Parts: sequence; C-alpha cells; structure tokens
Amino acid sequence: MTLPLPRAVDLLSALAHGHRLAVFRLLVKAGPEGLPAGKIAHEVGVLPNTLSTHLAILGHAGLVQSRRDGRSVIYTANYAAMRAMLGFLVEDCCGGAPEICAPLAGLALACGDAG
Amino acid sequence: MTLPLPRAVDLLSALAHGHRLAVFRLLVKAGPEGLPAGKIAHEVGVLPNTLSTHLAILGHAGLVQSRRDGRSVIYTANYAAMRAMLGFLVEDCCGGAPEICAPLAGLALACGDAG
DNA sequence: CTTTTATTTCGGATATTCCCGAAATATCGA
DNA sequence: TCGATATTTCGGGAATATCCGAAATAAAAG
Repeated sequence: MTLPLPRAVDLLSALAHGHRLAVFRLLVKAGPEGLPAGKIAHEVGVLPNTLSTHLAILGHAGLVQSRRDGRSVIYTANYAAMRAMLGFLVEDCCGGAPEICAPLAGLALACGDAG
Repeated sequence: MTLPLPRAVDLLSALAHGHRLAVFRLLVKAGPEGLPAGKIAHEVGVLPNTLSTHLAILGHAGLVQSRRDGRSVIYTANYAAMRAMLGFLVEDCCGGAPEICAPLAGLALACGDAG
C-alpha cells in the first residue's frame, strides 16, 4: 500500500468539506506564493476564526503549509501530500481496475501540457 | 468544474472512513462479480447492520451498486463514480499545478499495463 | 507604549456521525 | 407453512464535527 490506510483517511477527511476543499483549490491556484489567511477567509466567505480551524485541519493532514510574513500568515498548498493521496487512490484502484485510471493518464498528460 | 463541489464532497466523505475505504478497495479488487454483504462484513470486520449503513452511504454517493442474488445482496464498485472523483481532483489540481498530477500520467499508464 | 491589524485559541451550543442491539424484511429449503 | 439464513431498518446513546462570539497572541504603526 502506497499509504497507510489511516493516513489516506486523514487526507480524504481533510478535503471532505466544502469550505476546506474550496480553500485547497484556491491555494493550488495561488501557487507557491500562497495567500494570507485573511484573504482566504474573504474569498471563501467564512469568518477568520472558523477558517483558522479549517486551515489547522488541512495543515494537520499535511495538505497546506504556512509561513509568517509580517502580520499575515501565508498559506500554501503542499503538492506532495496531494500527490500522495492521488497516488494512493490511483494505485489502489488500478490494482484491480485499469478502467478507472487509464483515462487519467491522458488527463494528467494534458494537464502537463496545458498547465 | 468537472463536478459540482457538493458532489465532490459527497464522494470524498463517503471514502473518508476506514471501514468504508476498506470496503471500496475490496470491491474494486473483487471486480464486476462483486461480493455479498455478509462476506464484506466478515472481511472488513464489522457487524452486518453497521456494514449495511456504510454500504448505504457508499451507495448514496454512487460509489457502489447492488443486485440481489437469492438471499444475498451482491455489491460491486462503480468505476464511473471513482473515475469522476479522480477526474475532479486531477483536473482541479492540474489547472494550477502540473507538478501534482504529471507523475500520475506514468502511474496510470503503468496500471493499464500491469492490470 | 498604545493602538490597530491579522490571526489564533478558548468555551460552549448545535448538529452530525458512528456504532450497537433489537426488530423487521426477504428469500430459500424442509 | 415453519424455520433458517442474509440483510436492512429502527431507536438511542456516545463520540465527534462544526460554527460562533469573545478573548488572547503576534506584529506593525503612530
């Protein structure tokens, strides 16, 4: 197994929430520069303290990292964690069912070209 | 977006549980023939009624299907749903970060070869 | 040093998830 | 029909998640 099952559950749980999924998408789009917590809260539409909790959950799962910049705390997506999760899902599925992830090959290649 | 956000959350939530993730993996490995609920319960190590709830959750998310065979109810993994979820994650990530899913291309291809 | 801005932590109220035992339903075989 | 097997539904209790307002912490500005 590419990832211990509880670890995979942690990653899935972290993203299994509308606001947290939105936050992660936002941070992936933002790239390595990341975004300050306040801006994320505003974009996603949640109170700063609530967002802080969500960011902590994402952080605990390893999906985001943070650094301080003056008064702001900048958050960035951790690609490695997401890659690990996708790897787990793909390898775990492909083991028994190429139909599931064979189409992903083209998709992933297209992403490399387009991105 | 390849999938409405709430739909993606449903799929992620369904798999964000140790037993349910184990069940889904088991069903993917079992292939189109599927497995009866009782056997799944035994393999995963949960009581039949508890498993029934988990199967209902997976079913509601569209990740598994069922058919009756005599006294047994046979469950099978729904590849399309899993493919949709992976597609969402990959496309959503690759939009901003090829580093995440570029490695998946090779992985998915390898699955097709090996599977 | 005080104020302002940015974020996190704390306490608690509400909602949801999770699991179990008991009972109900469906199907088969005697 | 009666009993056995397979699964689901029901009801409730315990654990967990979610969200909010208020207070605390961190850093810059005046």
